Amino acid sequence: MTRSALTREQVLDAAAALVRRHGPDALTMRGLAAELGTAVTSIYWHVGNRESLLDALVARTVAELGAIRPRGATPAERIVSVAQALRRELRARPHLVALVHERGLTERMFLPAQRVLVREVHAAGLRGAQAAGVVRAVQFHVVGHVLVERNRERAPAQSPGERDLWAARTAAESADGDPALARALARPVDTDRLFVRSVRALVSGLLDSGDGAVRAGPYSQ
Amino acid sequence: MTRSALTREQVLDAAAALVRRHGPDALTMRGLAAELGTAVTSIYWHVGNRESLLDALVARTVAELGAIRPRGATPAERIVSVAQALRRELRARPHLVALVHERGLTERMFLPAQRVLVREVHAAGLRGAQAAGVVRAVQFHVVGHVLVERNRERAPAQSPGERDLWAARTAAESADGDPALARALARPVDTDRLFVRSVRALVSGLLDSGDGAVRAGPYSQ
DNA sequence: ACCTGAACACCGTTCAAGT
DNA sequence: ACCTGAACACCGTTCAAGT
Repeated sequence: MTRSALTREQVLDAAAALVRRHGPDALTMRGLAAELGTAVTSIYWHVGNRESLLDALVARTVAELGAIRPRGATPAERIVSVAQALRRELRARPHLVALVHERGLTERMFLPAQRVLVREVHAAGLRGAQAAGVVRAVQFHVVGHVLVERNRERAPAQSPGERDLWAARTAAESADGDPALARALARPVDTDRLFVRSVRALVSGLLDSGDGAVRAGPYSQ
Repeated sequence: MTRSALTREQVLDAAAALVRRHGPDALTMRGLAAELGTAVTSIYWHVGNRESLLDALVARTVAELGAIRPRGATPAERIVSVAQALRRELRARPHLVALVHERGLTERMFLPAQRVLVREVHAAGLRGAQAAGVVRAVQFHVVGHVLVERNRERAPAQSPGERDLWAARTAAESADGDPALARALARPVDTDRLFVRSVRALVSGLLDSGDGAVRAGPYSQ
């Protein structure tokens, strides 16, 4: 199947396919060479080394995160819809996004969405540094949520996990005399619902007062 | 310096010291053996293999995350203070916490704080499933924020980064005719301030309406 | 300009053998 | 019960040599 000269694109394609299917650990230079039917050293000629190969894959993934269109009637709704769209995109490429995370470029990947958010925050009547603060708060919240979700999905069976902890006999005390709460915390998290709820609460809190409605106490910086 | 029989604790201590100083990658079985003045294979007898060694270190770290005392006058303030304390603890052990993250146990580490939060949410007048939702939203937000921060700290010089993007000549258009916003987004993020602000906004949004004040539009699940 | 095999310096892990 | 050296099967990378 080695019809002509090997190209950099072919190397990247094969590497991306390997990562997509079996994760980054499955990407070994020797395995990749075998897949391509060439000597290991040919790959080095085309992509330098393993690190820059991964760099290239990450760059591709960041570029793929494309246009995001807001939906909804009010600015708040539209901001929430942007957050949801971004979460969906990130979750559609688990392994490659994990690579992006590892290299600390998740934030970079979010940059195009910032522009969209700016427009909506303006529409909500905020401007300047205050508007920038809202954009960043939303950005951190969405990226953070996605990171937490990945974290949970990767987590093995946890002992004791929330389930055991809140279902235990001592749960009544822990739950501060609120069995319904203990039951709720013993159930697995519905991350879809939680995401929508918390984004709505955050956006609402940010747009209502600009600075958050909790009074600054003696411990506020 | 090899005075008596090697113990499991000694192995764990040496491994933890290595990770603390130079990160998890610096922890090789051969290097650890050299540090301890024993044969590589002795380590295997005591801790099984590298994976379970890391498991043990992670378990230690999770256990170390100790008691968190809320401070402040109102429940909202006290919830914010818990969030700040947790963030501080996590950021004090970057390498070990990174290991905890990699193994997907960040959430597990947060469990003790859940109990504290429950009490405060109760004090704020919420109960049952609604209170549980607030606890989880705060938890996700804090953990997410810390993950994003780690992500940013690991990130190399980004090109184009926020700086370049928003300081560019085209920023006027991107910023939707708001140069003050463009300047604000070109500045580096003050994560301390951002954290306090967003936690306050989130808590305020959650406690005010329980469900977030943004009206459910046609796209809400 | 592109590809190659051989070699180097690492890994984690296993095993049979010691005391 | 605890420790050992030798060996195995992997790595990523370099280098001198080919065409």
